Amino acid sequence: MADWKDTCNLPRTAFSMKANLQTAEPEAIARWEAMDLYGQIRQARAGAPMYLLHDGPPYANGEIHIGTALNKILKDLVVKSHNMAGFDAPYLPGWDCHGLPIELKVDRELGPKKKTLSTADFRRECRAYAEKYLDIQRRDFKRLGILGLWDDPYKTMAFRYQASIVRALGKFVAQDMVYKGKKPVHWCTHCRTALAEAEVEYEAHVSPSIYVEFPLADSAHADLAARVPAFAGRQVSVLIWTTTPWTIPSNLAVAFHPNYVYGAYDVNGTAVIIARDLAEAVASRTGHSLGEPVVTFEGAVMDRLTFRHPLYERDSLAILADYVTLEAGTGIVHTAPGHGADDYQSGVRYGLDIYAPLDAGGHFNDTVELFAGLQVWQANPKVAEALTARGRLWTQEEYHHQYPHCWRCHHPVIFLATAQWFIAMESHQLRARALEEIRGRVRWIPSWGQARIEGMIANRPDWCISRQRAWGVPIPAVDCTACGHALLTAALVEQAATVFDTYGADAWYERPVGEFIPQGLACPSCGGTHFEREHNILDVWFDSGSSHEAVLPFREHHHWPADIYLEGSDQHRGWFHSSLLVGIGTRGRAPFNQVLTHGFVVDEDGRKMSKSVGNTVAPQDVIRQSGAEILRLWVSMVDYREDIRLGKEILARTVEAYRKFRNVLRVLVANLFDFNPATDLVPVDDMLDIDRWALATYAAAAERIVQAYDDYDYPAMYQAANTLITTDISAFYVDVTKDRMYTVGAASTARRSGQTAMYLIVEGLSRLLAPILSVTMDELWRALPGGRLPSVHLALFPMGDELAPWRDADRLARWARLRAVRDEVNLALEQRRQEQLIKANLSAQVVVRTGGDDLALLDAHRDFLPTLFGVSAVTLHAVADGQTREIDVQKAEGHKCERCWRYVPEVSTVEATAGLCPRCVDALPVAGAA
RNA sequence: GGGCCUGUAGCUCAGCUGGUUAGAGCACACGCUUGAUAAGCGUGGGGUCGGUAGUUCGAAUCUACCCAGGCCCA
Repeated sequence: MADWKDTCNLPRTAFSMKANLQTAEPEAIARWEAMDLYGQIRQARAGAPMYLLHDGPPYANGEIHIGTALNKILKDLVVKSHNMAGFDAPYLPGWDCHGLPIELKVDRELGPKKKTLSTADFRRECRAYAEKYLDIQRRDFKRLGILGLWDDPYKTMAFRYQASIVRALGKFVAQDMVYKGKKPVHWCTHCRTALAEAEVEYEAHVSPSIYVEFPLADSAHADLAARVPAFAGRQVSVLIWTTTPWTIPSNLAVAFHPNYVYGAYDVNGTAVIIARDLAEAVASRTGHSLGEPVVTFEGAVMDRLTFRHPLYERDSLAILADYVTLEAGTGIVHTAPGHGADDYQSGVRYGLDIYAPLDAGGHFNDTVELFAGLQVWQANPKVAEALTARGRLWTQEEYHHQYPHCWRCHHPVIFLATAQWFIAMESHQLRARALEEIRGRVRWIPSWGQARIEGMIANRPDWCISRQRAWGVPIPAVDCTACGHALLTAALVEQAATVFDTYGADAWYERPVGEFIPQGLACPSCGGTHFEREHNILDVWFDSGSSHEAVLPFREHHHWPADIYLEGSDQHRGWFHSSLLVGIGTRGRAPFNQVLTHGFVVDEDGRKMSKSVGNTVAPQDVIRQSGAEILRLWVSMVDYREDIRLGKEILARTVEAYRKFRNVLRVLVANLFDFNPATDLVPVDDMLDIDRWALATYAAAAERIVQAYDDYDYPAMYQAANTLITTDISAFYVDVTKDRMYTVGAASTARRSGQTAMYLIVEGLSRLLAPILSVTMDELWRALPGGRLPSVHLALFPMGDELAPWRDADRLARWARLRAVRDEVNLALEQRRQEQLIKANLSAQVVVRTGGDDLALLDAHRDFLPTLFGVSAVTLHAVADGQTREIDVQKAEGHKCERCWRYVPEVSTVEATAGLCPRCVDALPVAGAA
C-alpha cells in the first residue's frame, strides 16, 4: 500500500522542539553584539518620543545574585517593550564603585602590605577591584539577554562622574545648606579611628552597671508642683541606670517615655521617680525598699523640667523619647548626646550640646573636673567612687551583655561625637520641597510607595554626608592652619571639581594643596591664608544620588529628569531617597517622574534567601541548567510588586510553560514551510470563517498584551499570552485546523487561508513576546518565511491600524457559542470512550438534537460541524425550542479513508487512489508527485 | 518595638466598586492519539479564599484583633 503520509502537507521547520538554550543564548547574544543591535535600535528610534529609564547602579562587588537579576530583567522588559511600542528608550547601565565594602575587601586582600601604601595607591587598588567586579557583573547581565550600552556604562568612579558629584555638592554649599556639626560614631580608642557599622563586631562583655540618683533642680520645684501637686513641698529626684559610668560626666539629660506610667517612691523623705512597672525589680536589685508610690503620672508631664547633674554644678534636662523601654533599668534613660545614637537624636531635638570632651585615645580633656586625663575605661570605677562620695550611687553590679568591639583589635569601642558635615533638611525648605515632590509630582507604582518614602523624608534627621574613609569622593573642605576653622565654599568646590575633571578625585591625595585653594581665599574667622585639606569622603549615597546630575545631562539620548526609576522597595530609604534630595538641592525638583518598585526574592516557603540557610537560587545555576529565558519568563509571570517566590518547583513550572509556548509557536511556523507571504497571503474577505476567528482572537489578545506592557502589568500580559497560546490556538484552533492543513491541496485557498492566519499570528506573537523571550523570539523571527528586519528587537508591537482589519467582536461571540457546543460534545465523546464504544474521535459520529437559535446556529455551520468536533459525521435533529440540547455519540459508519482517516460512505476503488475518500483524491498532486 | 506591604487549589496568577455552586494555565490521575511525538487532545480529582470575631439580608471582597512572612528602621 502506498504511504499516503508522504502526500500530506505535514509540518516541518528548522525551529526545533528542543530549545538548547545553553548554546542558543550565547550565540544570539554574540550575534546581537556583532551587528550592534543596541545601536541599530537607537538609530531606528531616533526622533521618536523619548522614554528614559535611568539605571540604579548596582554595587561593583561580588557576583550578581537573583535579586540583581530580577531587577535587571524587569528593567529590560520595560526598556524593550517601550522600544517596541515606538519610543526611543535607551538603556545605559551604571555601577556604584566607591565605598566601604570594597575598601574592606581590598584591605583583606592586601593584608600587611597595606601599611606600605599611600592613600592614593590604596585607592588605585580599590579602583582595580571595582573594575574587576564590574566586568564580572557586566558579563552576567549580558548573559541574561539584556540590551544596553554595555561598552560605555556610567561609573561613579569615572573622573567626570566624580567631578559631577562634587559639583552637585557645590550646589548645596552655594545655597548654604551644608554645615559642620558633631555626631557620635563608633570609635576605637585603641586604633584611634572611627568605625563603620560593618567594622563593628558584637562580643560578650561585662560592664559595670550603676544606678544613679539625679536631684530635681531647686528652680524646678514650683513647676513640678504645678504639674503634679502631690510633689509640693517634697524633695524630689529621679533614678537612672547605665552600663557606661564614664559617660556620666557628659550627661546632659534624663529621658522619660511619654506614655509610660512612672511612680514617686518615698526613700528617706525623698520622692524618687522610677517607672512603676520596674520599681519592684529596682528595689530588689538595689536593696532599697520602695513600697507603694506616693503618686503616679505619665512620663509626658516631666517634659523639660530640670534636674541637677549628680557630680557637677549644672543642669540635666528632663526630655521625652520613645526609645525608652521597660526591659531593664529604671525606665528613665541617662542621656549623653555626644556618646550615643539615641542620645544624639534627642540632643538635636532638644537643642542640647553634642558634648564629648575626649581625645582620640579616649582620654578626658582638661575641662573635665575629677577625671581629666583619665581614659574612659579607667574612669569607670572613679565615676562610681565620686558618685558614692556624693551619695548619688544606689548600687553597682556587673552586667553581662553583647557589646560592640573593633573588628581589628577586638577592643571594646565607644560612641564618640566627632565633627561631621551635614546637609540641613530644613535649610531652603529641603524637607518640605521634597515632600511636595513626593506628593504632587511623582507617580509611585505601586501607590503605597508614596506613603513609605513620605514617612522617611518627614522623619529623617539632617543628612550626615561625611565619612572618615579612603575610597570615595573627597569633600573638598580645608581647615585654617592658624585657627582650625573649617571652610567649605562654592569656590573651593568648583576648584576641586575642575581638578577632578582631569585627574580624578585621587588628586586630592596627590596634588599640592595649593591647587585646590581658590585665589583670595581667607579664613573668615582669623583672616589666615594657610590651609590644610580635610580627609573626609562623601557618603556613597551622595555618589549614587547624584547619578542624574552626572549622567542625564551628558549622555546621548538622555534628558533630565528621567521618566522612570525602577528598583527594589528597599531603595525608598536608599537611592530614591538620596536622588530626590540631591535633585531638590541641584534643580529644585525630583529627578524622576515615575518610581516603580519590586519586592524581594524569597524561597518557596516565602522565607528570605540566605546562604547560611542554604535556600538561595543562583542565577548562574538557573542559566546553566535551564537558560536565561526561563529566568526571564519567570520574571514576567510573577507579581513583582510583592515578595517573589522562587525554588525548584517554580522553576520546573516555568520550564513547562516555556516548552508549551515554544511548541505551539513551532507548530505554527512548521505549517508555513511552503508559504510565501509575498504571494500566498489570502485577503481577509476570502479567508475561512474559523481562520478569521483566529485572527480576531489574536487581535483581541494582542491589544490586551500591549496594554499590559504599558501598565507594567507583566502577569496580565503573561496570562493573556498563555490563554491565547494554550487554550485558543493549541487546544482549539490548531487541533481543529490541522486536518485541513495536512490533507487539503497544498496551494488551495483553504490551506492558504489557514496559513495566512497562522503566519500573521506567529509573526505578531514573536514581536509581542520578544521583550520576554528575547532569544527564542529572535530565533523564531529568523525561522519565519518572508523578508523582515534583521532582528525582532528592531520591530514594533502589533498595534492600532495593524490589528484593525482583524477585530471582529460579532465573530468572537458567535464562535464562543460554537465552542460551548464543542465542549459538550467532548464530554459525550469521553463518556463513550470510557465505555470503549469509540476510540479516536474520528471513529465516532455525533447526533445533536436541539432547537431555536441553537439549531439555527449549528445549521448555519452544518458542513463545518464534523471538523469542529473532530468526528467523522454529524447529524442535526430539530426538536421543540426550549428543550435542552441532547448529544448522542455513535460509532462512525462507512469506510476509513487511508489518507485522512475520516470514515466516509465510500472510498475510491481506482487502483492509483484505492482506499481514499473523494476529498483526498482531489487533493492529490496532479502528476508525478508522491 | 515602629513605618510600609503580603497571605485565593501542589505552583504561577484572575476574581471590578461586597451578590448565583470561587476561575485559568501548569502539575497530578485516567483515557485517546502516534501525521506538533522527549509532542498533541480529552476527561477528572483538588480550595474551611492564613485564623478568629464583627458589620451586613449577603464577605475571598469592609472593620478589628491574632498568626505567618517580606522590606526599612529602632
